[in-house]
Amino acid sequence: MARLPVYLRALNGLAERGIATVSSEDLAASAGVNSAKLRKDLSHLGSYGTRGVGYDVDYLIYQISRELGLTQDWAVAIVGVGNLGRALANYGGFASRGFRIASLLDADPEVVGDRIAGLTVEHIDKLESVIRERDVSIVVIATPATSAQEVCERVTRAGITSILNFAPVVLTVPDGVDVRKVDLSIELQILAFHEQRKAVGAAGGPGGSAQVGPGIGPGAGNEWAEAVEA
Amino acid sequence: MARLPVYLRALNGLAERGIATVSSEDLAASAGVNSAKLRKDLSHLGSYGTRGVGYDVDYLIYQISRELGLTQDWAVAIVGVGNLGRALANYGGFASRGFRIASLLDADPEVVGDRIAGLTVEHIDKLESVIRERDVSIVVIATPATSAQEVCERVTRAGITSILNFAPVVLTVPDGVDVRKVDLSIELQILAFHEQRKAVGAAGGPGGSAQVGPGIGPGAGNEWAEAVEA
DNA sequence: GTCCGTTTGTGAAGGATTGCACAAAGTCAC
DNA sequence: GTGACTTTGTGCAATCCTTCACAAACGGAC
Repeated sequence: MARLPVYLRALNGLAERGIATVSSEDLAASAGVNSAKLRKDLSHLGSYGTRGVGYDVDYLIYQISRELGLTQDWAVAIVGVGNLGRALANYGGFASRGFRIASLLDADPEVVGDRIAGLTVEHIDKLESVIRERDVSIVVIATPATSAQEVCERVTRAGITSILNFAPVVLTVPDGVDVRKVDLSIELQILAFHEQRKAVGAAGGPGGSAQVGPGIGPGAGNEWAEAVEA
Repeated sequence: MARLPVYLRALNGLAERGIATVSSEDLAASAGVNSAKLRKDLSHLGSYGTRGVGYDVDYLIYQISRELGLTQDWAVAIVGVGNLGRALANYGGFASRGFRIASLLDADPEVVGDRIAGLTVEHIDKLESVIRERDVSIVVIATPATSAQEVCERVTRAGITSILNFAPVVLTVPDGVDVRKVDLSIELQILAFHEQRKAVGAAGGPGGSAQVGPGIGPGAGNEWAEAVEA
């Protein structure tokens, strides 16, 4: 389920505040979902709750982490050390979830050799050897659009089957390779869409400033979160 | 519809290559969706296609842009000029879609006064006056988690009803305020989940390296894209 | 041990989304 | 103008997801 990471963050927040057990109702509120949905999601992992009491926070964190594969160490390589690559390299939330940045790579000789987040930027020529020798299993592409497909082909040939793509292109990959894309402008576009709706609704509509249109989402708090430390 | 921005990007790609008309089949392939779904989505905006021919690329771009409210100019303020704030400020894809960055704000005196992407970083004290005087309608929060809620409250009091949140917290907002959150680590967690599944599948499962589990998504290309220029 | 309040886990209903399949509508060649 | 071919727009069935509602299970008080 794509909601497990959201639950995991909510749980981590509770754990930091020293809360030992939590009911589905409270956890659902923290995560911004319906409590029945949360219970059904969690029941797919097994029966880790205690009726009459709730869920043990630490135990549930462990179980979800295990389900998501976060109990093991994942070596990640970031290709493209522009502004975004730097932001990702400095992001503290990766290491705490088992993601270890094994390498930063770039094609620009101006950037190669820079030290960022404790790592020295390496030349893209070393891409294949880095993947092989450091057991990299996930590659983050933060290059310009023009280079993304080429990088993609090189890493898939090197055996990578998981790619996180920030470049504004649709990557073509062989079967069995999993690509996820992150777009920063699409979120803004969706906000603009709602903002426009509020405007026309206020002008002639029936209700005034409604939250969001039906079918779009349950309103504020229905989407992922977590970010790069500024 | 949350898929319109995806179609829009696919269309822009076609327009750049000089393609004047496109069939639902081809456009659906570019966007990574089913062609019937695409036609149904587009039919909700009106009948802009020509049977036997397809859709006029430029006209469809205009219609979708209008529907999304991208034909007007949106003034955006970015609060928090760390690595991510900088990456967003330098992102070229905003301006081309009608998003104009009206201000960069930060609390750190070290950063205030820096020139980034043609703008001078302003002090957070000016938040309210900037919103008022420059007609800002969307605020991007790229601050550390600890400051996000405070910034959120200030901007909502200043009349903002659309917030894009990159900080790793769930923001509490009044009714009528629309918040979207972007998480960079959740995408990695989902990749790790699939990667782990492939591993256990190869060990004892029936199929080998299946694309993704059922119910998660149709595979590569099912999620947003577009990014910060590296 | 028994009773009572609380909370989980899940069957069932309801609603939304998806994809097939096809009629209606258009272009193009001649 | 006519016929063949292409493509849109949409009714319909199937599927997925969500939410309600409630029985089973647990802890705690006495």
